Amino acid sequence: MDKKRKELPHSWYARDAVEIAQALLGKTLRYGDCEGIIVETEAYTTDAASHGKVLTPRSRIMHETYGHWYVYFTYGMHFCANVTTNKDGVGAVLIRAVEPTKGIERMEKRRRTTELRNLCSGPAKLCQAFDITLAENELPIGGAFTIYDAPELPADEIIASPRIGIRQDTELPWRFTIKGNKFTSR
DNA sequence: TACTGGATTCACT
DNA sequence: GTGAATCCAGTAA
Repeated sequence: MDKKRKELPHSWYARDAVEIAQALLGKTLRYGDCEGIIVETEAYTTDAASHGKVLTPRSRIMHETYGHWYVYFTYGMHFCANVTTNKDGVGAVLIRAVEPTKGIERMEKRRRTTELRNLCSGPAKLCQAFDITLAENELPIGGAFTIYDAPELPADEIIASPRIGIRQDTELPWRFTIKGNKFTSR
């Protein structure tokens, strides 16, 4: 275990979701014994696709916090993990895919596959692999469920693309991936 | 109270 | 490429 690595401070998440979504690429996600490098993110603010568009009990955390986990249940069977952002505003970044680095055996059991590329290459897949559930919703980022700092990636290593198939009435959220990485979704 | 649709995944064709 | 699985949050009435 590298004792020099540092958790991202709470204040780090106070910025805009789009900024955070890019900056999270290459950082290390840890939950319990499992770790992985974040390779794909998606920024949500007040756009049409975002839960943050309307203030509801569920989306309250997007409005009132930054540097917290926002975990929600969707499609009747899947969980998705977000970090809340924006000190003065609404924002969250969905962690869509990670490259597994530790706890791979556990992930393989939970995902029922040994195909490394298929363990965490999607928002619901990584929640299943890491065993992230609603129990983690609204927890502050840190401790056993945290993100470790890493050098910022150069801009030419990042691919930015608008989400596909979204309603076109308001600003688009943005998806960010690491160029050439094999562990992203799709 | 009832209904609708969804930030997905996977099996099947 | 297509559709089923599955159930909760949000909304309408």
